[in-house]
This record gives sequence, C-alpha cells and structure tokens, in this order.
Amino acid sequence: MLRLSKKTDYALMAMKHLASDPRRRAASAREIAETYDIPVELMAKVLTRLVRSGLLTSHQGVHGGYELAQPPAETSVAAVLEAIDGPLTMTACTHGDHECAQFSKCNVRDPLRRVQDRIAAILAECSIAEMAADPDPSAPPVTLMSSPAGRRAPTLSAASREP
Amino acid sequence: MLRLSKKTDYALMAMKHLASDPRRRAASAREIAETYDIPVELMAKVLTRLVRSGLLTSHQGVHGGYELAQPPAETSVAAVLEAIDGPLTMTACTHGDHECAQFSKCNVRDPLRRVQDRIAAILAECSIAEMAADPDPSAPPVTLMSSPAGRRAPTLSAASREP
DNA sequence: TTAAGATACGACCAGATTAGTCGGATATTT
DNA sequence: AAATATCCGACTAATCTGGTCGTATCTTAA
Repeated sequence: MLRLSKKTDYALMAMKHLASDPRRRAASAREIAETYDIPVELMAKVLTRLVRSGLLTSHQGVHGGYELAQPPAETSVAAVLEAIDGPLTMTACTHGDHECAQFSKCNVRDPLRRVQDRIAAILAECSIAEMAADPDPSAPPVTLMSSPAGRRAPTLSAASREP
Repeated sequence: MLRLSKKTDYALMAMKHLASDPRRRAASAREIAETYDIPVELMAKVLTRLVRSGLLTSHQGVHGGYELAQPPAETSVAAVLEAIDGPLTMTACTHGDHECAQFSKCNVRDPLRRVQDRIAAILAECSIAEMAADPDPSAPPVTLMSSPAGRRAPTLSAASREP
C-alpha cells in the first residue's frame, strides 16, 4: 500500500519539529522523542541517519543536539525518505537490481518506472518548509496572546496539549 | 521506500496482459503465470482478488479463465493496487485507525495526507490502457512477416488502441 | 457419465523486513 | 569529574509477505 516506514515518519516529525522551532537552536534526541512519544533510542538512530545524509548537523556534549543543515525550504521530503530508507523504489528492478525473477519477461517495468518518476517528482517538490507551514494541530498556529517578546514561543508547549 | 508488493506487480502484469491480448478471450491463471514466470497458485490468488473487486470476470470450466470486466481505459492503476493491498495508505492513521501511538501528538499527519492525495491522484489518472500502450519488451510490437492471411490480425499490438 | 481443466478458498509455513532494545564508546560543557 | 549528549553495532521480537498445499466446486467435452 505504498506505506512509509515508521522511521520515516519519525524523521519527518523531527525535521518539521526543528523547522518550526522558533528558538532555532539544537534540539536533543530526547527532547524530540518525548515531544512525540517516540522511543528515544529509535529517535536517536533516525537522527544520526539524517546527519549522515547531510540533512542535519549534530553537536555532542551537554548542550548538544541536532539542527537543520539547510534552510527548511531547501530540504525535500524525498531527501528525508531517501536518508532513512534508501533510494525510492516502487519495484525491485528500479535501480539496476536485475534480481527480480520476472525481469526478462516483465511487461510493466517501463510504465511503472514512469509512474514512479511522477511520484518522485511530487516528493521532491514538497519541502520541509511546506510541511512546517501546515499548522501543527497540537500547537496553535500563531501566538494568540502569549510571548510578548517572543522568548519561549508557544509551539514548544506541545506538552500542554488539550486534555 | 514506497515499494509495491509483489502481488500488486503480478496483478498489474496480468491486467496488462489481458488488456493487450488481441484475441480478447479469457486467459487462464496458468497461461498468465507461465508467460511471466509467476507461481501459478499465487497468480490464481491474485486473480481472484481482482475478480472480487470487480476488475475481472471469471469463468470456470474447461475453457474458463479471466477477462477484463471493463475496457482497459476505465480501470486505473489505483484500482488494481487497492484490489490487492487494500486502500492506499502512506501512514497508519490515514484511514480512521487511530492506532498509531503518536496519533494525538503527530505534527505531520495533515501535510502527509496532502502528499498522499497527490500520489493517489497520479495513480487514479493512470489507466491500464496507458500501461498497455507501452510496448512490451518481450513481445515485439508488430508481426514482421507472419500471419499471411490475417487470421491473427497484426493490427493488434498497440496499434489497435484508440477508443 | 466421467475425466479433465479450470476457478475458489482457506490454512499454513518460511523467510524477510521492521520496530524497538541494549550496551558500551566517545565527545563536550559545566 | 560529572552530567548530558551523540554515535555505533549487535540483538530480539513482532509483523508482513511470498509462496505452498489441500480441497471443494464448477463447466466443458468426449
């Protein structure tokens, strides 16, 4: 059913979290994981993959954490998918692997490749910034009355969700 | 990686096979399976799912088999996917299932849904007829010198597609 | 009437993939 | 030195998937 892996979900959540964090400082794996109820170790694993792919930068030590390596408008959803799950492949034969038993006789290879290209285009067009523009249900879009000087913007208080 | 299941691949192969079969008569599961080197029982299972979804009609008995229930231009790739793997869902929460542990805090649900909608649109737009229009690599498009009297009309191939 | 060729259906198994866990190493700030 | 981090690999458990098997039923043709 063309489902995204859970790790990819987590990666996108983290990317959006970082993109919409007004403070724009490093967030730790623990912080992100707890915000969204994700197992910490798993979140950490996902984040290091994003670092290795160049989408995040990391900083160790007491006030370390992760930051976006690029402005959110320049990171595509496709890039995040690929960072976690490897190249986008709808079928076994998409990337050179002629391991599919039907390879020589397959009659849908080329048409499917075209469909895949169109899907890849959609994912490449959609940026993290666009996702971040979407109002976060658990964090009201705009400061309604709080943060007079914008110190701790309300987005952070995802913990104080409605009961 | 958004990969199609093997069963879906097989289903699409079968659909295209039927769509581009010039004879336009029922093809048996065995025939299709052998053409593409697919395990017969598995092919049969896939085909019955397509029947149950109304994309094929079946006919039992000695000269039975499967036929397209509709003209190929009216069956979308999306319909085939759904017949085999159920509704298209990129994420766990797409269709009402609030079973995802992150449901209440998820910040990417709505944006992802929009992405999914766009992908679904692509799959809905692409018909089996379009796939069949694509030349089948293992079956050269036109009879080069055979069929002296045109019993097996050479026009069949992709040429005879134009509603 | 019977044999052959076909679909229909459900149960089952084995391998692969995925989600999640654990333990330990290393870096950085206080 | 202690606390808070990332980093890394190995491991387990659960789920999913591809594929198999057995059996029942239908339909045609000899």
